[in-house]
Amino acid sequence: MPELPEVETIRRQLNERLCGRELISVTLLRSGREAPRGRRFVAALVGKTIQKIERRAKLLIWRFVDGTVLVAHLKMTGRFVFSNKNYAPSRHDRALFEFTSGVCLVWSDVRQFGFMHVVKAKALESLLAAYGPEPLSASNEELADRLITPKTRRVKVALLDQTVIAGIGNIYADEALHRAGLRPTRRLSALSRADRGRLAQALKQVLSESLARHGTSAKDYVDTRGERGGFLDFLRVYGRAGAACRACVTPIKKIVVAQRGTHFCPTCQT
DNA sequence: ATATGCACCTGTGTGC
DNA sequence: TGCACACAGGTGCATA
Repeated sequence: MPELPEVETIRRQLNERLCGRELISVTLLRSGREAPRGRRFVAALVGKTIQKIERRAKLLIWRFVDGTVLVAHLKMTGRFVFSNKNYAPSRHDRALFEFTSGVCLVWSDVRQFGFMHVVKAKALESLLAAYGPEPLSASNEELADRLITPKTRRVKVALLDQTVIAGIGNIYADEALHRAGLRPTRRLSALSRADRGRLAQALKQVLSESLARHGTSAKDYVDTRGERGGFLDFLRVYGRAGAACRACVTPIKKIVVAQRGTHFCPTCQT
């Protein structure tokens, strides 16, 4: 579910509450396809102290003081929500993490696509190696230059490819393309230098505006306090099929690109 | 090398 | 009301 602004919101909140806290216990509740494997997972973590939580693309990287690294991906429906010691687990919870000072964190995941893995330095390195630049750190030029090849690729497909630029998902791909005035089906070869520049700029803007509002809750997403993100009301195309474009009143159209629902304004985007 | 399509899961909303 | 089907913030792999 979460894309860069949502994952970054969660990272900040985890970091704030978990830094310097020792993990006292881990309770595994449900085993999905990539569930942490039982006792080894628990033994690798219990008694360790959190140093910091980082984010790369949509991955959350938990670094412990002793060098242990835990990597998490929430995929479509994963959540990290703080609770208290009396919390009664519910159906879709996958693990409970109890820290010092009574801080408890619930990992839940309705569709069970997500994962949490303890990884060695080498494995982490290769996991991170393929990702493209972070859009909020990279320059416009660097981002624009990623959107040149392969020439026949549709621009939306390129935006969703994490090796091209990291952290963009279905919502922000559509939103950035609307802001840049580009149809999602345009081939990269049909983008001018100016088009790519506008798109890079649009990406940075939409991601940072959403981050400032703690992300978008289109459906399930909540932050670690269980609160929804506030950016939904500011979306211009995503989830607005049939509604009037906020810029020109043309009804927003929905098509399928790369098996993903894709929203655009037939007038503003060419 | 790139594109397509499906698979992984569960829940919800729509239309007949 | 019931049922079948499409669709959902993501990605990885098998096949074309």
